Amino acid sequence: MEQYFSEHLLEWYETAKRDLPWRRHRDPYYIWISEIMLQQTRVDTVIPYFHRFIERFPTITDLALAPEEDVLKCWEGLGYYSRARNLQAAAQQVVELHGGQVPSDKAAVSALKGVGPYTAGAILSIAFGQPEPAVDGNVMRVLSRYFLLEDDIMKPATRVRMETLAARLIPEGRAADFNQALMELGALVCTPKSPSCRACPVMEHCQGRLAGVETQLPVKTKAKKPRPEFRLTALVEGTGAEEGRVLVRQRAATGLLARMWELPHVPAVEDQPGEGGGLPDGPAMDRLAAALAAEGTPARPLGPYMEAEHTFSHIHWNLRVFRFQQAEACDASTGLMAAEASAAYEAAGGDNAGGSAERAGAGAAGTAPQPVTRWITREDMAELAFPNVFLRILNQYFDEKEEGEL
DNA sequence: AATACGGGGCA
DNA sequence: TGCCCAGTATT
Repeated sequence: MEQYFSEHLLEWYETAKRDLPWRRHRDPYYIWISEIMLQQTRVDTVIPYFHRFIERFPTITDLALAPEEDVLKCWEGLGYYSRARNLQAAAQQVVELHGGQVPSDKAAVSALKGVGPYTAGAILSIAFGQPEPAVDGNVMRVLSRYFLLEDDIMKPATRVRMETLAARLIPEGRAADFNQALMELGALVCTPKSPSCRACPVMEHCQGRLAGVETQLPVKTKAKKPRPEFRLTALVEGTGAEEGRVLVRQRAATGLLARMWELPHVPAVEDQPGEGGGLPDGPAMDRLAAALAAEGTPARPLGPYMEAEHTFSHIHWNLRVFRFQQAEACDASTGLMAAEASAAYEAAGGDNAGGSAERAGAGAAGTAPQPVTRWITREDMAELAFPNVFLRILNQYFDEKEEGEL
């Protein structure tokens, strides 16, 4: 039954395999880049990023020497941005330790940043033909159905067991094709919702199918729902020297969306997770104005602009966006000087969660650290990496501004 | 073992 | 609109 599986799967792969950019060469660098991009990400999404990435960073050395912001910009919109940071750190490892060549040694490959058990197996087998298993979600789904395995695939121990099984199934000298065939079957035929069993090369001996339980496999504990977060967001239009520009800030070096750029935003409410974003516009804008002043950019509220939502795996953001106009040091709407507004905001328990400082502020001791900020035009967006939600807001704003709708 | 970490596709 | 998908690092 096992030999049948491997032979028929390989035969099917010969004719069914997709023509993918990283399958056109055997370049270990291309295989590596593609495998990192494919973590948690669909093939169709990855393809344009892959082309852009290898055009911008043709060799490992190019990647190692590039400014980090360039790498992040190239990854913009792809998500899980630590992958990009780890990838560049790993490229530097490869240059320093392995002369710029992807190592073919298992321990060395596994030691690269961002390379875990799956990616190590994929690189070793696909790029170097070594008989290592490469067990991802597709593979676990296929194996759990074919062998009717009811272990919870969310448990790490299950992946280890699947690796043992997958390793045994690799035909002599065929690791590269076999591992890709396994994943290709999961992606094209043995799909999560309604598998195309009639098109499956190994249907005859599929234990899950024979038992009529294929759609109930693999067994998998459900993920928790993302917790909602309500945030007030400021779209501050520059005046005077900054006329025609919008204020953006850079996020902290670690954590969510590390080092990416965003519009300033603060929690709508503190310590009331169930309360939602029900704060009336007036108080909401006052709160935002105080936060902006505290960050060194006093501004006058113009009114509500739009709402936006963004879902991460663990957080659901509800953003209420307000327009502001850059003010002088004395905030006309509150009558407070910037420093007083700042103090008032701090006293009220304000924070700039996620936007905290990358460098200490230039102010006197006791001043809260200031985030790095910039006044940008639409053209400046080409060099700064933004999460999708802010890309949407900024593009809509600049579009409407251009059309004279604002 | 549990949690942090994006974004897209589908019914 | 709501649910599904799922590798690596960190703790």
